[in-house]
Amino acid sequence: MTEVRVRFAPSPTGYLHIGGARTALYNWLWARQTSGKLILRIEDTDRERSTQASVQAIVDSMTWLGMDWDEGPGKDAGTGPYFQTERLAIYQTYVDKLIAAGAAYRCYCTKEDLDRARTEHKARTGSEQGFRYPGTCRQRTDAPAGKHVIRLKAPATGSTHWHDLIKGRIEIGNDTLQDSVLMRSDGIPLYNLGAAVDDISMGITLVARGDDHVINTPQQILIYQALGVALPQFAHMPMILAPTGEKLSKRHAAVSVMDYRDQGFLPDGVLNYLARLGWSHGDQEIFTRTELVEKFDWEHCGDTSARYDLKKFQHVQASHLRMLSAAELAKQVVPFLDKRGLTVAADDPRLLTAAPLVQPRATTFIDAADALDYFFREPPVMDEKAKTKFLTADRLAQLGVLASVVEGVSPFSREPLEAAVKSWLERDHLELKDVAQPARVALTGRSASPGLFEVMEVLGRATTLARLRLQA
RNA sequence: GGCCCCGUCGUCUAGCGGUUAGGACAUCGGCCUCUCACGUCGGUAACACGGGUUCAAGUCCCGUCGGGGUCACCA
Repeated sequence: MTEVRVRFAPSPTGYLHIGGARTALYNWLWARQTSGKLILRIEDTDRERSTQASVQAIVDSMTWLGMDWDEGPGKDAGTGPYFQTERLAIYQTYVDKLIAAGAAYRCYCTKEDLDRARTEHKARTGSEQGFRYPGTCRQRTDAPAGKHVIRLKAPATGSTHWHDLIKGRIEIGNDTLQDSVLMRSDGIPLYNLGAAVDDISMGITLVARGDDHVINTPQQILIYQALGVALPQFAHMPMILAPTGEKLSKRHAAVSVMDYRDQGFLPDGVLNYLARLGWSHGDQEIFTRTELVEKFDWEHCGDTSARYDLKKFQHVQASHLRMLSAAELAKQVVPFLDKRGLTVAADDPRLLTAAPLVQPRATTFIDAADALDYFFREPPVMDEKAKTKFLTADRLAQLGVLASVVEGVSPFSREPLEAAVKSWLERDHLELKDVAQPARVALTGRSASPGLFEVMEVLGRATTLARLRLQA
């Protein structure tokens, strides 16, 4: 069996968004499951729009998500370079082969020639749509010096088909093809040439990409055939749509991978959500990274486009947050605490004790940091509404009593604290719910928090007493 | 408009000729309870429509409608 070689080939024209991340993910999962190779290739032939910052954003996003590549920027394994603009000589040799094979030709038509033909087409049909290059240079056999592009000599009859791993058999009539430009006059390849040549020269065995590329596949197959090389497998995955059903774009909130990092999402949560958006494994919803690698398959990739749903995303994310150990959560939440001006060590015992408390109450690290805030801020930020509602004059005296009740409890931990408070309540014919809210507000500054005794335990005796007495 | 892809609860999906059409998110209600969560129990909710094929169709075929993609010296 030959080694699986898949690739992720983004164009560096912006940040990595979740659609691209999913394409990368499926390729990465397949490479890891099969012990194959993932090649990261930067398709930067659009010099107008490609930027170094975008390359960095892609690399950073992939790295943050933990999707490592075996060959690509920073990892040359002999099939590089991995930036298309550094592979120009390679494209030229392939173009020569294509011309020699009669599958491509030089076209000397100018921009003006084409504009004229396009205008005529529009006048005749009433639309710019459906315009096709008239084939002016198709038959010329000379090769004069001068500005020219390279065009594909597309067959006019027959059809091109392939078996798509996701969509099944796809057949497209060659009469719908046109002699599209393969290489610009400046020697820079266009998408179809660059992709096909690189996939060939990099030994790609499976091309998995978004299904907006279905229409490009026949032209690439034609190139493979003209060159006499074996076809790779193809898998075209449906696109991710906005909640409204339209194409997901930068206009939609939070589609950049880096945004999720900044919002305190877990890479594994992002991967899980993205994996399930278009792929399934029976009824299972939550997958660890390892499970994803083990269970992913092309067979269960759906062929319907999926809508992005933040609510579900958050649920998956929260599930992963809860899977973290206290030490892991502590370590990862520290930078987010720092952003709030709270300097806490990852191994601070209070943090370690508090972590499991906030875990079921948070979706992201930002949430967790917020839920942890009052444990480390002195005095805690007081919610005025909560204060007005619960710290009423008739309740304040109870706070003082509560303070004296817990003062001597030892050890100062949840069970003994609860026992002491419960026996006091029983003695004075009070109910916990009568004193809990005022105490909670005094201790945390908020009307919602983890259990009172857990909070006291984390705060410790001195802080607990101080905060209760400050209000009493 | 041509070509290509697609159509199961609001959303993500299971289903691969015979199911009370299952799960998850969301939503609604109950339980738990010191608040908020978590958890848990239960409810509402789907096979786009019309023809076929078949003893039997969400599953196969055709059409209609609907959605998306694509028609560049972008990728």
